[in-house]
Amino acid sequence: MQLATWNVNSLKVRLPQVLAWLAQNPVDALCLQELKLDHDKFPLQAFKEIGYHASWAGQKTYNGVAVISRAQGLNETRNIPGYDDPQQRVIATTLPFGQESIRVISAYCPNGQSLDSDKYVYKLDWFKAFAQWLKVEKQTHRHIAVLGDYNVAPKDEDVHNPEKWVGQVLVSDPERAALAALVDLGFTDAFRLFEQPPKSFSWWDYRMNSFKRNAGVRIDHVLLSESLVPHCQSCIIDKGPRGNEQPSDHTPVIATLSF
DNA sequence: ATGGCGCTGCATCAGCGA
Repeated sequence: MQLATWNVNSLKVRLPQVLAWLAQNPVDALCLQELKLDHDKFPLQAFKEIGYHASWAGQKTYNGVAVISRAQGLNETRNIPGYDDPQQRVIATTLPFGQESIRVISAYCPNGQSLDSDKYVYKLDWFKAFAQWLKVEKQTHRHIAVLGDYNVAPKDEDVHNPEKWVGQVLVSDPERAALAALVDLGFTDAFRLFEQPPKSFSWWDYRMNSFKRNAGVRIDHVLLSESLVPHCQSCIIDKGPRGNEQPSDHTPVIATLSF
């Protein structure tokens, strides 16, 4: 089974690229973030035509998440239950995993803007609520994969130029602690299960030729419950789509699991 | 130190992203 995540920065603009990518990479589930689409504008038909189902949570202009899947999902959950938030940042669905099932969650964690911003306070608060909910999810689901844009680079090795990022969002100690708190619930960063090329990133700024210079950060992650770790065969970043014409600023991360 | 790029919308610029 293959699971992938991709922040597409507008599904309306990126739909042809997503469809083309799925044709080349027929993964079992693709988690999308930043749809930037009103819920009713989701292009379900386009995915149906290529043999996929979808669960999504959309809103006008900002945010929005989806799980595109080969199988029909069950027990869909939108956003963090009990956490009152108009921003659509979470969609969860349960998919078949061999004879068992797997809870697949697509998450778009807040950016935070800057360390002195209200949005930074919201980011840390959101992570706390997300962790509380994941703790509950872990009690009801054995296999859980949480894929998405976490907007946190876990370590300095995940940042092209750590010195320049000091004091900025994505790398601050409280953000890294918030991500670590999720991991400590019993998850593993699938990417780091394997030897990886140095300077592996999943996001590059549109400006300053960042992609050409590989001046990126690794903020898109696949977290696997410990039950899934022995099943994980690989986890790779597909840099291809970042080189497309009119690309998203993020590129897909793909994990392969065996039953 | 600033802006740079791209997307959105009661738009012709501002808010936001990371």
